[in-house]
Amino acid sequence: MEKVKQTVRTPRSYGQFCAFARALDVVGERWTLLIVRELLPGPMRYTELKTSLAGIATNLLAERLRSLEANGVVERRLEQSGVSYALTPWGAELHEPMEALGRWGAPLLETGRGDDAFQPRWLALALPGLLRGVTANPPVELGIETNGFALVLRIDQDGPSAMIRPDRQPSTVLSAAPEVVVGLAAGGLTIDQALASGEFRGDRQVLSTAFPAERESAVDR
Amino acid sequence: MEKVKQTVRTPRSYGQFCAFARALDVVGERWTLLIVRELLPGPMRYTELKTSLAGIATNLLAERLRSLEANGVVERRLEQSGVSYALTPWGAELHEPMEALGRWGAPLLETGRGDDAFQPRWLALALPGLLRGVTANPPVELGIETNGFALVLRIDQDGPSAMIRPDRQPSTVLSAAPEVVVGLAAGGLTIDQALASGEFRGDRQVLSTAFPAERESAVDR
DNA sequence: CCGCATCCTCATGGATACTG
DNA sequence: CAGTATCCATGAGGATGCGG
Repeated sequence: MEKVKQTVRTPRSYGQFCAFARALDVVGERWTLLIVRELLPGPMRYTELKTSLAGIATNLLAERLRSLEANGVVERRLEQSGVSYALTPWGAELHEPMEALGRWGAPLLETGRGDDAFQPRWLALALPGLLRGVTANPPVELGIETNGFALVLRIDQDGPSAMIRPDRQPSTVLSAAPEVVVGLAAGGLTIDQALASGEFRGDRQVLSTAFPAERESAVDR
Repeated sequence: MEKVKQTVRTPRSYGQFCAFARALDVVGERWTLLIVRELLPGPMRYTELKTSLAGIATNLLAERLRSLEANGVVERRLEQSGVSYALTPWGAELHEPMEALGRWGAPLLETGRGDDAFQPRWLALALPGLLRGVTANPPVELGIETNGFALVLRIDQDGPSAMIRPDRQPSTVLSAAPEVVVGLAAGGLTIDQALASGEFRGDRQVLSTAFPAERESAVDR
């Protein structure tokens, strides 16, 4: 029999006339914002999402994507190579609140990595968030390489931003373990400590420009 | 038998080495951020929270408060008048990401209020969020009165902020229905339309200063 | 393989009653 | 007033199936 369960589940609403509560109605369910975080650097395939978000059930991923699409946050694209999911312009604007929440959560990284999963892709949200307030003129570009994955951190007079799959590789590349990269950005390590640890290599001069110690700290808790 | 169910439920963690994911581990569960929103303007009693968050189950409220306290977001205070809950300094810093998410969700208010609940207290988060970017020099103070509840919106050169239970009432008070107040702030209504509707009274001159039409719109979707 | 849909089990949320 | 205790409904997690 051709029964097609459309599964148009209507998510539980808070029923409040409040922009914040209505935002949570759209993106407040479990896994939803993590899917958006994955898509922030660029479109992804279903299976890429599934493997990057270790632990999400396949039916949940499908349902969240459907819900996000229905609400105009995510766009489902049929390309020659297959299906890909991308953020709509409105969905991409989640970047700001998410970066802010990541900054708020930075102290929670102090307990270390433990057995937690890590995807270098997540740095695209975390690094600009943690370095908010840092500016550079002339602009600085620094390659970051972790777990065999490369992204470029750019700092100009408007602040930091991250790019994945850049046109050209910057001349200076920092190669280090996730804890070191994140610790650096969060201020848990100074450039000198990191250099002394021998855990990464890079051009000290450029790094010192990019990561000044005297920025206002959002993580001094 | 004296069995005391401590109910130290350890909430499901995403298990990711990512500040954003860890933040969601702390405040990502259902109702949690709405509790924080309630506490942003100031401490509240258990029953106040319960009635303001219409629809939350009492056991859930108790459990969320316990979890927030255990994570250092909320502080439980025993005062002479009873128990009150307040945000810790770290918890209060959620103000920024929450305001940003509220701004993102502003377009969702366009569908109108419908049967949704409304608490004037929520304006303390919404109004500064929606008016982000508006400055005034010299500072402007405007009373807002809705549903028999008053707060003061202050705009100075640093931007807008809201106060509840202010020391003194400003000379100009805007008294209107929730939809009108929110619509005004979101840019859905102009001062002229609002005045023409006869739904509120106020000093047009001051209002025009406080709500300039030519600000950058975050709600043009 | 990729992109899901179904099924099953158990954890979490929601409603209500009750208690110090 | 400030919660606990209980019970039922719903959503999450995991395995598997299945058409393209």
